[in-house]
Amino acid sequence: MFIRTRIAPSPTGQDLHIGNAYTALVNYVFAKKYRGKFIIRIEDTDRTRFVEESEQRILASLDWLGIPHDEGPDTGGPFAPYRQSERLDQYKRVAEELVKKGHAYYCFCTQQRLEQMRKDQEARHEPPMYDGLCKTLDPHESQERVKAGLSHVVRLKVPDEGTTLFADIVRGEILFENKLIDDQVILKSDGYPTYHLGVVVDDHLMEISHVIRGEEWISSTPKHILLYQFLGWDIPNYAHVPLLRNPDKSKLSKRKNPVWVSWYKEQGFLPEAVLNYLATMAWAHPEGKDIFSVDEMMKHFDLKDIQTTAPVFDIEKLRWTNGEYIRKMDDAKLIEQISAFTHQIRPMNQMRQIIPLVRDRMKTLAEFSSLAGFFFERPKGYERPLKNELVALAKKAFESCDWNHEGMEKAIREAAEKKGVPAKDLFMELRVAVTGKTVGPPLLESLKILGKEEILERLSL
RNA sequence: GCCCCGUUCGUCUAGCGGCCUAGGACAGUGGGUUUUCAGCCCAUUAAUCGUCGGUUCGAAUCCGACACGGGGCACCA
Repeated sequence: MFIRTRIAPSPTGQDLHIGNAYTALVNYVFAKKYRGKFIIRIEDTDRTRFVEESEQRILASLDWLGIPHDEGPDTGGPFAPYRQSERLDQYKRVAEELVKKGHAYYCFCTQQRLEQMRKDQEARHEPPMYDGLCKTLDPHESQERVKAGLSHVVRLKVPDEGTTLFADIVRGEILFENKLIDDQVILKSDGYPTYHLGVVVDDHLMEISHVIRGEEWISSTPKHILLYQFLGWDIPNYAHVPLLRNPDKSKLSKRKNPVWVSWYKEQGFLPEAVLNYLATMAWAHPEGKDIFSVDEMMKHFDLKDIQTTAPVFDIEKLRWTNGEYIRKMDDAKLIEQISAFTHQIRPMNQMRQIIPLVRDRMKTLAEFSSLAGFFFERPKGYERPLKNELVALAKKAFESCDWNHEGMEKAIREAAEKKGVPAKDLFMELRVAVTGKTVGPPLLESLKILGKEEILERLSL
């Protein structure tokens, strides 16, 4: 079988949600492992929540992460268009076919009636479901009303009896009773399909072999299965992956956690590290490795190994992972990354000297500025008040010392001893006076890079 | 309320009936290296495997009930 997977984001948010990045990774790795295709389809059927810039941002984030797609709204492909808003005729055609076959019906109920109905059902402690009023309408009568231009939707006619079963690669067989499945709206009054019709039609037309999506979709899958059966189409393979969680175990949300991929980029996370961390969500490298590439994941990946338990997204472990990637990066690459991140080009020879001093201290690219910023500009403030007496002492010691590691260290120690203060204190004072901070890269090494003139100037009060 | 999914250290996980007095990683703690902070090295805390019952010579692993957590029940995806 030829493997074709897809992610189907909705352009309703600021950017790609990290949870969608997770499903994208799984879809991508699975498809590529078997030399299949990975597709992006934009599900922009909700006009009320549509966000103009969203699609571009989603594509840009996927690009940043390093998850390339074979077909999509920007790249095109044999099943174009890849935006649902451009495929309306397809859904309409299929919806009409379903009505004709008696598997769907026109519904003319108003919003008000539906709301009232639900309120009544709630009062009676009944599950909120469409009561089937329009199902009993004479088909000719329905056609007449449609022709007359009456506002209407198309509802799926779900059998009252029997069960609908599907096999999930991750979870095994899942069974639902048809009588508990609602007569879902599949085509809205504005002519746009709902998700349920949209996915089924497009997944079929685009020859998607494996539908890999979040577990939030499990309960609507029987509706999709019914649709496939009514249309006489082959049912794709399903794999419902767990949802990423907030620390309080609720579904990962922007209220409780940073969720936009661009946020991670802005914080100085590396795409490789983000992907690596996501890979460890509900899946584990067979050799127990924590650090591994997407290629390596591909080598060992199997959908069946996906854990069914929903993992908590732990940003601390992501930071650790990111630090591991920074530490393993060679100088040139790191310098390039930092330049791109800070939008500043700094002298190469200076950067080459600085990098070894700060690399082990950085967990994100953003930390370069707080760690090494003092190399490029004088501190604007101090983390604690300066002890002017000690600063003057340090300056004096430096004025005539040998400009090398031993010379500087000797000068400080001698000055401290003469004055009767611990050398440690003088070193700290020197650090604060020159860098503005109490912590940072090794002092003497840093001072050498800064240069004697610059230091004496910074020590001038 | 109804339906569905799930339940191993604080977190991510290994585990597929005996190798488990449950292994690794992150975080935490202590120590070493050190003029700071990191990094690195060493050590260490932490899970009666949700609970109860069953199957079995033997269960974290199989079965059942209950509890708890989550998801879904829209002309949102």
